[in-house]
Order: sequence, then C-alpha cells, then structure tokens
Amino acid sequence: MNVKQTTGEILRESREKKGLLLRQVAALLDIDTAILSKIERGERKATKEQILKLADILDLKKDELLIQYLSEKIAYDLVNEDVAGKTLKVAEQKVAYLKSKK
Amino acid sequence: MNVKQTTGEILRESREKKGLLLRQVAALLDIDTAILSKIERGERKATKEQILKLADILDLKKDELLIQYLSEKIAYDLVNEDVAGKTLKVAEQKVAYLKSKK
DNA sequence: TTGCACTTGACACTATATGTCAAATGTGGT
DNA sequence: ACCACATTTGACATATAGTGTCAAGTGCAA
Repeated sequence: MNVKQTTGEILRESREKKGLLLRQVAALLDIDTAILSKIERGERKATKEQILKLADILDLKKDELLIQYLSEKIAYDLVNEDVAGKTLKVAEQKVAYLKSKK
Repeated sequence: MNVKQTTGEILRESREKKGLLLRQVAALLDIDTAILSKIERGERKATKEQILKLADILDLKKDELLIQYLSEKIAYDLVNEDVAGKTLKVAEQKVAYLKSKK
C-alpha cells in the first residue's frame, strides 16, 4: 500500500494516465472543475462518495483508494499528537471489539 | 489500555469516585451541566481541551485519557467500514512517514 | 412533598465542509 | 506575439456538524 503518496497525487496521476481533463472528470462527479483541482492538489478533501466514483472513473481498486483516503485523514489528524502510535493501536482493538459486538 | 469502556463511562466513574457533582465539574470546565451529562452518557463528544481539563480535575493520566478519547473517535468512524483494519495499519505507516518528514 | 442531581429536548450560535463563479495564470501550437 | 484551452486562485454562498444555553421533566431520598 502506498504510504508516501497523497490521495490527490494518486488521483492526478491516474487521470493524466488516462488522458482525461479535469473538466471531464469533474462533470462525471457533478462538481465544478475548481473543486477537483483543489482535491488533486490536497487543498480540499473529497467526500467518500466522490472517492468511490473516482475509483470507477479512473479504474482504480475501490478498496485501495478508500484505504488511502481514510488513512490519510486519520494520519493527518494524528500527526501532531505524540500519542499517535498508541492511539492507533488502541483504535484497532476498539474496532475489533465494536465489530464483535455488532 | 481500556478497550471495552467508553470515555464517558471512565469520566463518570472517576467523577463519582471523587464524590463530585456534575454541577461542580461542569463549572470548572465552564460549560453547562447538561453538556457534561451528555458527554458522560456518550450523547456528545468532549473537545480535546475539555478532556485535558478533565484529566486534571479527576486525577487521570492525561496521555491515557487522550488516547482513549482519540481512539474512540477513530474507532467509531471506522467501525462500519470493512477496510477498517487495513486502514489503521496504513494510517500507522503514514503517521510514521509524516512525522519523519517534519 | 420538597429539594437536589441529573436528563431531555428545543433552540441558538459558530465553525467547518462543500460548492459556485469569474478572473488570473500557465501552456502549447501557429 | 497571439490564441485557445486547461488549470488555478480567491471571493463568496450554502449546508452540515459541532458546541453551547436554557427551561422543563424525571427520579430519588429525606
């Protein structure tokens, strides 16, 4: 899994590889070109729905792109906490516990 | 670290153990009693600042309470994703990478 | 039945997220 | 240099989520 690349970078690379324009992809997402530009450069966050649509449009694996997107948000929120590492360990345990309860 | 207890439960237990009233603790936090009641029952989220003040007031270790609080938010957001486990693994790597860049 | 702690729900205010639009900037071709 | 078109930028609008107050309601113990 890609750790050193941002979600925006992945999206831009994939779009250019397919020869698509911002305008074209933005139209499929039903948003203004400006937003997609900002998403690719990391100035704005995409929504989860946009990420899933983008995986379709750009022929990326939905799960992998989603993991990139979700983990980036989490990492960004935690990077300035010095308890970040332990927090993620505990979060794993809590997720496992909550899933088992469902 | 405590995985099966919510932050709210920890806060309520600790407050009651010290014999403090909602009213008293809420006053120290400078919020209405209603909010603290909701925080303890999990109906609302505390802010990070409130968590740190509460650790002081209730003689809890700041780091541990913060980890509880942060991991609970993350776990709650991810529990309905079936990529939750992998997401947290990648998030750990991303945090490590981002911290090394800083 | 009164008093006190706590809970509940309606509401208000603020901050953040998400979007549009138009003008500015960059880029490749002629 | 100029043009056409892709992208970027910033001002602004709207929607949603977060944080709070207040007052009335609930429960319990003296």
